Amino acid sequence: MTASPERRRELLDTAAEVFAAQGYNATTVRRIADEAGMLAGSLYYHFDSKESMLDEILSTFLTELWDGYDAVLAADLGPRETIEALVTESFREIDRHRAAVAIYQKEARHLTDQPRFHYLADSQVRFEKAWLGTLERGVRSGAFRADLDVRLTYRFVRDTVWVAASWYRPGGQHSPEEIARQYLSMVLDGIAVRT
Amino acid sequence: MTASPERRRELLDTAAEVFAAQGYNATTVRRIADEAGMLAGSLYYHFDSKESMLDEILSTFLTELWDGYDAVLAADLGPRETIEALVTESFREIDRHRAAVAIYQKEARHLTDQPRFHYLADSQVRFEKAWLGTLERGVRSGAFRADLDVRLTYRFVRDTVWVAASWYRPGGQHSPEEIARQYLSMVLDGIAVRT
DNA sequence: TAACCTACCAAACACTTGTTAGGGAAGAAT
DNA sequence: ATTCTTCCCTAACAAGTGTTTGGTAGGTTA
Repeated sequence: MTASPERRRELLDTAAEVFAAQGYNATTVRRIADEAGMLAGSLYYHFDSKESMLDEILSTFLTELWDGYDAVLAADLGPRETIEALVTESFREIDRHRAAVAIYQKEARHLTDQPRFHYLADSQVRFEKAWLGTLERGVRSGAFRADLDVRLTYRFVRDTVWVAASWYRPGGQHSPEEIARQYLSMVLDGIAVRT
Repeated sequence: MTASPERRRELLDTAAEVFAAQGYNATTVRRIADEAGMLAGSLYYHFDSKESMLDEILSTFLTELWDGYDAVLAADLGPRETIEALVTESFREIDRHRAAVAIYQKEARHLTDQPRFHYLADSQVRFEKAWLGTLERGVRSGAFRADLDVRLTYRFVRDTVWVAASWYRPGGQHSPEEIARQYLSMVLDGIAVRT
């Protein structure tokens, strides 16, 4: 009745991989077990439901994410430097938790209805507070343009960062830091040549 | 055995709405029928499978999308003007086919395996050719920065545009054209104040 | 009036789904 | 040597899935 934490982590990793590739609902518990080299029922020695696997995948990811974000926010940097740090940290998280991020993006919206996953909505609120607040601070300080809809800018920056999880593959030719640098350069300065 | 085209379109619209909200696999055929005010079996008078509904939703969307894109590309504008026109056209498509776009984004990746949906992969290739080609043309002509990874830029621009479908709601306070203008301003010139 | 067509319902089908219960093999602990 | 613990298997269950078949109310046509 007691399962080893390492085995749990292993199984969660393969589960996350399949969830990310096929979608949560499209993934059968038999497929996960197959990928892990065991039978469907055996998974229930380690977890008490398919949903709790998803829960554990998402919650551990969000926990680690907020560890990083809180560290950045606690540093009390200027608006532009905060955005830079948040973006860089985000790409590092994508590098570490690619599957979890992909799952989060695909499933978060319709999971927030369920009470069990209400922490997803909480996280989203904190998320908006951090990013939107920093952007507004930047507009006031003159670091960011004032002629743009800040809310639109927020969604723009947020989405551009996290969608990268859909194509990013760890071990590719660009490191997370390199991608972050290029993304920041595009978001901050634009892709057009200055005239 | 013969169904009216208007009724088909009506049912496809409600189906698309549910698919977009819950995900294709998580959506039961009974839920769609319920939303349409009829019983599950009755859907099979109009369509021969759940999959063919998805197929028809996606293919009609892509057809209309490429009608718009081809018109833009045929105009033979400069690189920057082409990007501007493509982005604007994209937001108009999101306005018209919000549900279809959302479905496309969530399900396209793992649908391309099935032969039936192979046209999704074809479309993606054409898509990349149009956008990436325009960006490269812009770099050569000096309109776009040469110090950025063009491929990364492509994914950046592509994603930033289409992810908007996940939060965009028709009839909101911003028209598609207004959103396109702000997005283009951000992508082209950046959100930072020029020093 | 009779035949027909459209658009749906009622009821079931075969199958897949997540999940459970009991058991057993292999090693560790006593 | 025996008990215990860990980890998995076998085999099944109940619920839900997409789909089919036969029927029928109501309007249209002949």
